[in-house]
Amino acid sequence: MEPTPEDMSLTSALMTLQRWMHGTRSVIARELGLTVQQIELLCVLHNHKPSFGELAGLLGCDKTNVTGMVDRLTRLGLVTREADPRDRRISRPSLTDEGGAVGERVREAFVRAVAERWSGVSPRDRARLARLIDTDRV
Amino acid sequence: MEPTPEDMSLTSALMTLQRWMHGTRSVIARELGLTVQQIELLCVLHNHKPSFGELAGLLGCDKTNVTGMVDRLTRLGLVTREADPRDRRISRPSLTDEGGAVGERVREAFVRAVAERWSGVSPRDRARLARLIDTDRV
DNA sequence: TATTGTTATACTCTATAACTATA
DNA sequence: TATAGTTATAGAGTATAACAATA
Repeated sequence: MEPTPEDMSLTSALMTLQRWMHGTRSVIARELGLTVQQIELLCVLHNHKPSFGELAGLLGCDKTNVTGMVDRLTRLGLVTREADPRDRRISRPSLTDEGGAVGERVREAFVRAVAERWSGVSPRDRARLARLIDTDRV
Repeated sequence: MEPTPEDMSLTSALMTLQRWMHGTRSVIARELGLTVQQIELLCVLHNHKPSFGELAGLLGCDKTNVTGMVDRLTRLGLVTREADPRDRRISRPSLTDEGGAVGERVREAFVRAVAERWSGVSPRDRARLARLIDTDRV
């Protein structure tokens, strides 16, 4: 299937967007003394208690990495391990109060950056944009 | 400035999109035996010969990292250093023929993934989506 | 037997500081 | 003196293979 001109310009827009998001997230992480992957993990854990394996899937990395990432965030007091009462093999990382607060600051900073970047676009078009992005959520 | 509901849903859509892009790029890189950062570098060098410093800016990382990244891609035969005739301090990484071919495969794979993800959206709306994303290019 | 989280290993990415060679 | 690229260093992310505990 040959890509259409619309697919090409959409791809190009997404590559630009990807760079903007990477830069934005780097700045937010840096200001909090964390890495991009760490703030991503904190965001994923918001209102959510996945197992290590599920968390790896959400983060898009191997489960063997999650052990170390959770260890480091535990050492920072942002995450704890909770035992699963039904299956003693399973352990569920979850946010501490401080971890939840940091995650909240991350989301706020990101929303602010988004609002600023699309400040020239009408609220109606911003809603349209969100809908067009989320094709798989419909 | 308080974020509007539109900003919130746009942010949420962008977070989902971010995860999709990360997964997609990981798969593409993996299939080529490269890392995500390496295929990004190859894409950035398409029709473009930045200095090391400019390349660092485009990749969103420190210039000290670019030396090693270019070294590794040079060892793989995908990139070479070209001297700048005007300023002998400056060296410009550029794609070899093979590097250009690999970059082309990366872009093709990404366009295909994009076309598939938005296959349920009309060409007109895909064009609209691209325009709404690229607010700063207008 | 199969699955969950962990460890060991090796490589890549990352930023900071100090260096060199050019300008 | 300022700038471009490099090196040294330390820490973090990444996947593969092998492992212990549990199911």
